Amino acid sequence: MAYRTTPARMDRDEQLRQRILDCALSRVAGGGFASLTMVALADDVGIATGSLYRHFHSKGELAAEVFASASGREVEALREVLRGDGDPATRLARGVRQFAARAWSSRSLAFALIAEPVEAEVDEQRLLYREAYGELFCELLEEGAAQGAFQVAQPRVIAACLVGAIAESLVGPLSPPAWAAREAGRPSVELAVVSDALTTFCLRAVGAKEPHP
Amino acid sequence: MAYRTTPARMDRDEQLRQRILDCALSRVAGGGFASLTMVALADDVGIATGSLYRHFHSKGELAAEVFASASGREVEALREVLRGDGDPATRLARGVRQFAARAWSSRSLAFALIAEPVEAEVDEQRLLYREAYGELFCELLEEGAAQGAFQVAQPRVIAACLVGAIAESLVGPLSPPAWAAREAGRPSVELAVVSDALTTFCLRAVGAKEPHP
DNA sequence: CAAACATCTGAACGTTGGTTCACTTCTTGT
DNA sequence: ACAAGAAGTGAACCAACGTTCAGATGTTTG
Repeated sequence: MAYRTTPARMDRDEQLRQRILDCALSRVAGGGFASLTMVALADDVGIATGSLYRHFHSKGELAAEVFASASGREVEALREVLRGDGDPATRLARGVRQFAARAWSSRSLAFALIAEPVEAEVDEQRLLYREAYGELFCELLEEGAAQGAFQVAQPRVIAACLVGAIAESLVGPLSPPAWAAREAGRPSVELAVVSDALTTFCLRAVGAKEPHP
Repeated sequence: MAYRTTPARMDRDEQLRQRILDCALSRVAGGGFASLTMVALADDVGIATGSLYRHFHSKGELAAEVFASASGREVEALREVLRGDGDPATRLARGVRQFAARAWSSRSLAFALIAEPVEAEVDEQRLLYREAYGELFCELLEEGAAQGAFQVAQPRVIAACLVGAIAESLVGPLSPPAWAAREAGRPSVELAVVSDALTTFCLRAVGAKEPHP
């Protein structure tokens, strides 16, 4: 016997795997999933393309994992707020505002996660995570409905509506063309405007008693 | 001189072009844009692949035209209703219901138009048509706001929210897996349920005075 | 019918980008 | 140090499709 997987080795493996994911995320955050190619990624990491396959079965798997980890963070942040303190309406308002703010602060990544056309394997993740957002809203809606803070007959459907409304209202302002316009000094909507309108929209839509801050 | 483009020829050209578009639409309606390949399409039409290029510069152009014509029909139908008779809230309700019903009645095509991952050139069209829907809603919102039927401060943003809510709430139930579930006899949401919930959602969201039928 | 020219054909080509694999370079345990 | 075997390399390979083009087939006019 002359070789065995030692702890040190497994550590380095784990670290490299993470480094690959980090580089991949950078790439996506910079130029969307379109710019995530195996050759370019390997180059970024400083390894050969073949080595990527020691850590991921295929590009699809890798891309899906990048998507999942980035989206997972968002779901977590949203969960934190929606399950936090305060009455349901306040929590909903906070959740929406936070989501918009986070998306705005890393618009390019947000656009890639929300709207960029991607290969099927990644798109599956998108559907999955949209469901996860929906699940969180659904929970809150049921709680709110039970205590009379909201009026919703079909929490699942309404939750999907919320997810759609939030995503769509942000896609426009986050899209590359819109951002280019902003940087060129042309007028365009600002975060506060979208965020306020969106929040009011969501609160009203679920039958919350009155506008919340 | 021994040949000139005669009216009969141009007619046949026009007809063939239309036949190509029809076949392409069938294909998309059946298996989404993923199943729209030049070879398969040429086969459907009964011509050679090369002949397709006598009518369309590229696949992207062809696909975009298919998308546009299908979406154009929907925009038209929506415009009809939103600009029709009745107070703004009633028209909004009708528009939403009609949109849902139409999508439901050709679910596969609707899914392809709303949510299927597609090549960039087609996705551009999607963005464009989403804007068109938004524009229609925006118009109605402004009219409604002016006469006090709605309470919307940012019609453009709210219009996007409506488009997103409608699309997203339908994507789930229209998606291939959901439909497979329905056909397998497993329980799933029905059109009436989604349509009602969605309509209520939209009316409340724009601050309409009270639920409309 | 025959010249002149458009249109059609479909196998071959090109491009893009993921994936492989024979070979080299490390690590580890004795 | 050295054997045993894992990990790394990167050019070649491959698959999938859109696109092309030289030759065959139609169509029109005199």
